[in-house]
Amino acid sequence: MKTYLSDQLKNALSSLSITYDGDIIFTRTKDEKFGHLATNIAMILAKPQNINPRELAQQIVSNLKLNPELVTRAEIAGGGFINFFYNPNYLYTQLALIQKNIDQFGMHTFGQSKKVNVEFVSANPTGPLSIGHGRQAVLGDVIARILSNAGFHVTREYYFNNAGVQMKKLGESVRLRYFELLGETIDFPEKHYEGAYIRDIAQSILNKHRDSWKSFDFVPFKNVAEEILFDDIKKVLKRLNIEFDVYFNEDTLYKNGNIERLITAFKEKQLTYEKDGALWLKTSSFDYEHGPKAENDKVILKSTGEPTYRLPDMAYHVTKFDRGFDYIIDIFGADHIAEYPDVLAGLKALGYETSHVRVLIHQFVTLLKEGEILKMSKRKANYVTIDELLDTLGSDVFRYFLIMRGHNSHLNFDLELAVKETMENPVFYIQNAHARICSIENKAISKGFNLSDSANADLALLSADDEKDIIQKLLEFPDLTHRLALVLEVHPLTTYLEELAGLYHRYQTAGKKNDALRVITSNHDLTLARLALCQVTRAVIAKGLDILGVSAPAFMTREEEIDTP
RNA sequence: GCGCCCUUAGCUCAAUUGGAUAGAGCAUCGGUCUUCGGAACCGAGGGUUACAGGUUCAAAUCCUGUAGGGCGUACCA
Repeated sequence: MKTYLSDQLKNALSSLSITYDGDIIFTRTKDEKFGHLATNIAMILAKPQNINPRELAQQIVSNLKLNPELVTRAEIAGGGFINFFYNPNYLYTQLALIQKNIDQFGMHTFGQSKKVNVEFVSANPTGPLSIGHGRQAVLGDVIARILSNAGFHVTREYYFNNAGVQMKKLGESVRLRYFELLGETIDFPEKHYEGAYIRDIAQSILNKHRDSWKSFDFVPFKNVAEEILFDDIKKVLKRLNIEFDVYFNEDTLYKNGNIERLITAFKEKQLTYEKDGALWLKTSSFDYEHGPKAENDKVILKSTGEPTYRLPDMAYHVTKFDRGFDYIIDIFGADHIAEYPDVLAGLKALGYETSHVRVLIHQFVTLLKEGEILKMSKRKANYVTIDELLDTLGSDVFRYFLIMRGHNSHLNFDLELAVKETMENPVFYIQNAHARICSIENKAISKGFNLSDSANADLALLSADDEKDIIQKLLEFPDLTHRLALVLEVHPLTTYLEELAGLYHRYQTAGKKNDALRVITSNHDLTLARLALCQVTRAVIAKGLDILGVSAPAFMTREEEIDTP
């Protein structure tokens, strides 16, 4: 429809001998009295043409040739909007098309099977995943689903480092707790890992090996801890319904010589210098394509000879480039905001193409408990694990709560509210709409209807306002999923589903008060048409929830009511 | 100090990326109702979009400044 109107408008403009190369923008209208689609083209062109926008709109409209089968009229409103009114039949023919191709509806092929790498979570195995990682995990997974839905071939990747300073501290922390459990008094240093899980790991080592590890250094302790913690992380991810295709260990970058080669490349291009015993990268002179320009040069090799984090990160991205991905998406928490511009600028300075890299930064999650902000620290013991949250909320609610806000906004996660809202909760609201439709379909079957007969229903019988509202909302779905894949956002889909579910709830509730509006009526043809609408609505809700990784159950099992007698 | 992000109804957030009267949920108040699944629906109140300027037909959205908050600003990752 948009391309049709766009073509007609351009014809009208050329017959006015106005040239306009840009895209003509259409917006859905907020109110039916403004028609179905509106364009601002007259307002945009008024100035260059030096004409009053309403007058220009009038000229355009009178030169417009519209097929009344599609659009019944074009009207000028406001400061020069041109509003288009669909022929009501247009809704029905579109609905029929959706019905026929319901499996493909909302899916796209513009990804053309291009390879996309999505890196997310990437937490080192130094402890359980925090809720911040949880946000990133769900965000990354849904982005991957959105891209798959758009026809891309997606690789989910998790990058980790089990060798650095932090892992050494982890091993050392376990070792110290081990000695403590053996009855020795220990001096637990600052900035080591204080979480209770460290003691648990030490205890399991003690149970298995008694005091025979007393002479060992941190390494075997670290290895045991890493294995246990990584297992936990994978278990939690599995509970969240997230599976990675690749776990990339930073260690391989050293073993394969990628890091050495990178250093050599920088030196050959004379992009480094030595100062204070360290190797510095001339970042202040680099061209920054992503993020703000660095003011200072950055160290890439410490005076101890160890690389800083930027160097392996750059080497890691080189492997992503080498593996031939068409697009590379990095998802980081806000604490990495300063890192990626340096990494990408460094690679660009070496001649790598970096324009196909997209970096998504998500803001932190603030966890509220009894109105108090829980300061999360991985080294301290005071955090709430995802496991605990999943126990009380379940994966559907947890996932939904973490993606219902834009990733660039701070997210408040109120524990009490999240639990309380299991009673009045947008997830259940949407799921319930799906379940209600399932129920109504079963009812129809039990009354002798054959659901497949609705394929031949006369959809023009869907003339109630509530029904037309639903059809219009359904028509928006492909545009939405298309846009999400371009802008890499997830939360507009939650908004859409809440709106669609809301329209449906209103529709079905209206049927309770007015028998004529019930889906299953004594009018056989009308019933089939309404069943068709229900089936498409149910399918779209299920598709939307599937992209969010949230289930679409046919029955809602209600939690134990906590009513007082 | 500098950089990035954020500030919208009492609370949590939307707003098709510059469009028409800024919308939902929760909370508050009032209604529907012995259900094709009430985890539902309808209605009311609640706003100087933090503040001050600017850009233009049009600003919550873009620019400048101010205030407040988050994250960085390491030879931690």
